[in-house]
Amino acid sequence: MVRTPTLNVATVRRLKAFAWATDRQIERLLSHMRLQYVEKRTVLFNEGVPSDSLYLLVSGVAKLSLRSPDDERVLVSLVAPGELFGITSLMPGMHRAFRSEAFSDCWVGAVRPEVFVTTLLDCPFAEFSAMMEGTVGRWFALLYRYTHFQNSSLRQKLALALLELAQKFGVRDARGTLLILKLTHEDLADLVGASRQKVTEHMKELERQQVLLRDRRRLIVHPDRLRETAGLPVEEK
Amino acid sequence: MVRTPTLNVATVRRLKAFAWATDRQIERLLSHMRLQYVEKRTVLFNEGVPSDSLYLLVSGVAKLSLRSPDDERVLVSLVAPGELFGITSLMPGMHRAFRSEAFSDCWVGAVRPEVFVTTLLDCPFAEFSAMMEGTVGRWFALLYRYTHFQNSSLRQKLALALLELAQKFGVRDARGTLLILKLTHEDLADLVGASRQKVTEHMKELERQQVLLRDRRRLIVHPDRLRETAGLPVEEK
DNA sequence: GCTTTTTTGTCACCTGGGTGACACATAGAG
DNA sequence: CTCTATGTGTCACCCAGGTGACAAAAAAGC
Repeated sequence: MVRTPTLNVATVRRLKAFAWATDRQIERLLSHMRLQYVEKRTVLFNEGVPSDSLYLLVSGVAKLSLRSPDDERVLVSLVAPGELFGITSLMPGMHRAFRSEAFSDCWVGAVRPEVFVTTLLDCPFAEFSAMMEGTVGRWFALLYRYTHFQNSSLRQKLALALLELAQKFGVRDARGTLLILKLTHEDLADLVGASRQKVTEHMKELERQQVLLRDRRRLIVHPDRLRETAGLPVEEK
Repeated sequence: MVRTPTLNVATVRRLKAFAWATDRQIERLLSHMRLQYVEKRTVLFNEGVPSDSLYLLVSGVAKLSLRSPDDERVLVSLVAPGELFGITSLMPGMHRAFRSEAFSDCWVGAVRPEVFVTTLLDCPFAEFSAMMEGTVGRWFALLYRYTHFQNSSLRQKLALALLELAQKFGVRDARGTLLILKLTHEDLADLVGASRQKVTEHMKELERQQVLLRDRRRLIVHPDRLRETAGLPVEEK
């Protein structure tokens, strides 16, 4: 038998995510929060699904994870009581980046992100959300790359890094996506945390496999094939 | 001779970070922005210093990097024109997590974060900032850990992961910081992306070196010694 | 308590990627 | 157009950490 925890203004105030909020803000937030009990090992959301709720972990421990190319699970983070998670919901149109499941039995509160923002900040959700995307979105892309580095081979890391570069610096071209940057193998090595020599070897190999080609010192990559060699789900998002 | 680029409402509007803003907001923002020319290889800010400006990369390529334990530079990210960077300035009291330097000659615009937020969102900076910390702060800690994983040995990764856990789940104890979680070596292995066996070996070793000890299935860690074995600057922040 | 399952500890062996060393190619600088 | 510096390609060799296998120890059921 499990007792429903009490969530009142005083208890919430002690969580550092809300220390600065007013009583009426917290009250309003609580009245919109759906509290649920989640049994150990239960999946709360999966990576890839639309991101429409923000969660507060009331008690227990939650777990964020990710499926790596070789189909292993990467444990990205453990969530402590009092923390907010499922934060992709604060950015427009984002999908979940990680799977979340209960690491131990948990009590979890769910709110709609619009309610969360408008209650605590009184500014339109759309604007806040766009702002988040423009500022923090970059960090997120980084976190995405780094978490995916875990358990990846150098070849896969390179593909992942080049994909990110293609998104940032790529322009369409008859032969693929042209990166408008002059990058040395040493730069790439620093980016993926490898030695220059091995990067040279793998780049050569990728070139032979037609995943990319070089025009002088500029790279032209083929994003679809990069995804493939990176071991990403084909055309996610 | 370098020509100063023109930054008007129309050009800024095309950057996706500002697509949604009104003309008067952009105008106001521009009037508060200091534009500067940064020559290739020049350092804009270093990791660890107080974070008091937000930057817009107008042209060129900027680079974010990090010094790893073995004193190598980790290239965390390349910043493309139109992107905002130096985003730690949006969270209260944060220090810069990365060094930023010009990867090529750049034009960079700097604004005070307060101006940025109040102009675009009209809500008090302090509240926005606290909100960021409560939501996105977690991601940031993760990014910190993952970037520091780069070029680290398994032992160092373990220390880093345990440090993060100590911050989240630790309680002071006569013998050190007690982690109120039951973690198996397998969990730790998933967290640092290593094999269970090697984690066992290193944990044993850390125990012998008095960096941590075990009471039943609970860990008691010594954060200072963990920082040391993780190769972090002693008591940063 | 006793049994079953889950963790931990420790091997021996293999492999991806680091290291150093050099020759060759390319690109700026003058 | 030549010289010098910087980037690329390829070795041979070494080591941290992965893998599989199995015994000992703890926990969890019953």
